[in-house]
Amino acid sequence: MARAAKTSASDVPEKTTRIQEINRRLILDAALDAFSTYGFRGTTIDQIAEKAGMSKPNLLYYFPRKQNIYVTLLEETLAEWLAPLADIDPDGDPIEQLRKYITLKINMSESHPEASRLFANEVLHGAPAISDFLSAHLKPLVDEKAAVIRRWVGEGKLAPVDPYHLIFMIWATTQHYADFDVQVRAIMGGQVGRPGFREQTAQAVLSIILNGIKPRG
Amino acid sequence: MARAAKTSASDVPEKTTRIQEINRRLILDAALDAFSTYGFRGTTIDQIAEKAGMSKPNLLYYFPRKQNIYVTLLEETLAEWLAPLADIDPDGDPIEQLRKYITLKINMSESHPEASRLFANEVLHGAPAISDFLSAHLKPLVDEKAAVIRRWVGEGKLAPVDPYHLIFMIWATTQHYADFDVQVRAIMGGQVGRPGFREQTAQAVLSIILNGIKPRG
DNA sequence: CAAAAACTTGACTACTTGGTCAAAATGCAG
DNA sequence: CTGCATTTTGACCAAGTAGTCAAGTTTTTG
Repeated sequence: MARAAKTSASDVPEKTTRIQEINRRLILDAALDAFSTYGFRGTTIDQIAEKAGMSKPNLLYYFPRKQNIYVTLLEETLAEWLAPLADIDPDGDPIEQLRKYITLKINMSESHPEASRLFANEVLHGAPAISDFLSAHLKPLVDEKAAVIRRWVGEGKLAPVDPYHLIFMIWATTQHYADFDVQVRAIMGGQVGRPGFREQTAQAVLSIILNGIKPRG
Repeated sequence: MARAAKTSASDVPEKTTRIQEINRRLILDAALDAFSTYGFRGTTIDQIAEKAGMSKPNLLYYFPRKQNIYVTLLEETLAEWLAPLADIDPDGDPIEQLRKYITLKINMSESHPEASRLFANEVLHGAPAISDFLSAHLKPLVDEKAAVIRRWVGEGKLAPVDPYHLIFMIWATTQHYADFDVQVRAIMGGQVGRPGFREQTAQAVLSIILNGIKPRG
């Protein structure tokens, strides 16, 4: 039953039964689909319940409030979403580390576009549900990695570049392919689905950004 | 100004009175604010009416459907939004043209963030109201400019780069500052509002992208 | 200035939707 | 198998919201 943190909803009660585990998963999967497509307001509980294959009251038995599902999803998603940034190795080769990071992000954008859209939608609307998280977790992590990049610049391993704007650029560019998928498809047509498209994208993005930050003679 | 496409709702009847002009403007301004913040579903007609300083039935006298306001707004916004792309001069200096384009987009992102968010939200949710427009107007324009960029590459004036991905990167990066404003603020704090922030942003973005696509010896 | 046209609104309807509740069905420990 | 705990749901309610309507007010026009 809902452990009712005041803002959060990620409640892992003392005991979690087998049925609970299964149904929570069903609900969250269905909800991710719906929320990422229609947004919070645009999604109805009935919709989620139907997709999850259960009645609305039953769904509400697991998540007493619509908001609970939403917040749980966001929290569950965010950790995974940020992991690649945390994995940047301060002692690695700068260009190699950033290449790895960008590649990972592009792959995630293709394999979990719903997660990207869920997050984009939330931030676009002012991040009402996760602004605390942004200050508490995202900022420190970004500050830490920005410091690493700044050091790399200082050591002459990268061209002089503002680390924050570099990180924003990487986020913006990679997530664009998930968040603006419809637009990308409208413009590039059938190419998008084709095998190799992701590689082509990665190649283009890496080429511009990495060349843009390579130390210049 | 929207010239009454058939699917569209922007109906400019033969005669437009002074009062009509004023009130339509009031409504559209109020609606842009609301829609860009809360999305289509999250915005109520009452909200818009209140912001516009009139009763709901009165608002509905000018726009019989909520959807009409929304579509009119999108159409009105899109032309303006795309203008800078159309202005890229095929005969100009490539780097100079792209510098101008990027700078313009960053300025727009700061001066009209609501427009950017309105559009982002629409596309994020699958562009139900404007997918026709994307195919009919956006694609041809992008194709045209992509051809120009491809020619520049062929002439050795730019490093080999996929023109479509370059355009996407410019869009993604510049609009990021409007669409993800909350996140940018959560990370960069007070700097964001400060005078000179836009210049700093422009400088960082231009530096990476332009260096990334300069022809390499 | 009088009539017509344009504009404005209070009150209302029909419908959607988040959430409740009490009772039934099912699962499970002893 | 029995009885308690967990799970499930049909029926319902209250709030919110898009859109209507008929009756009033203001503006325009001849």
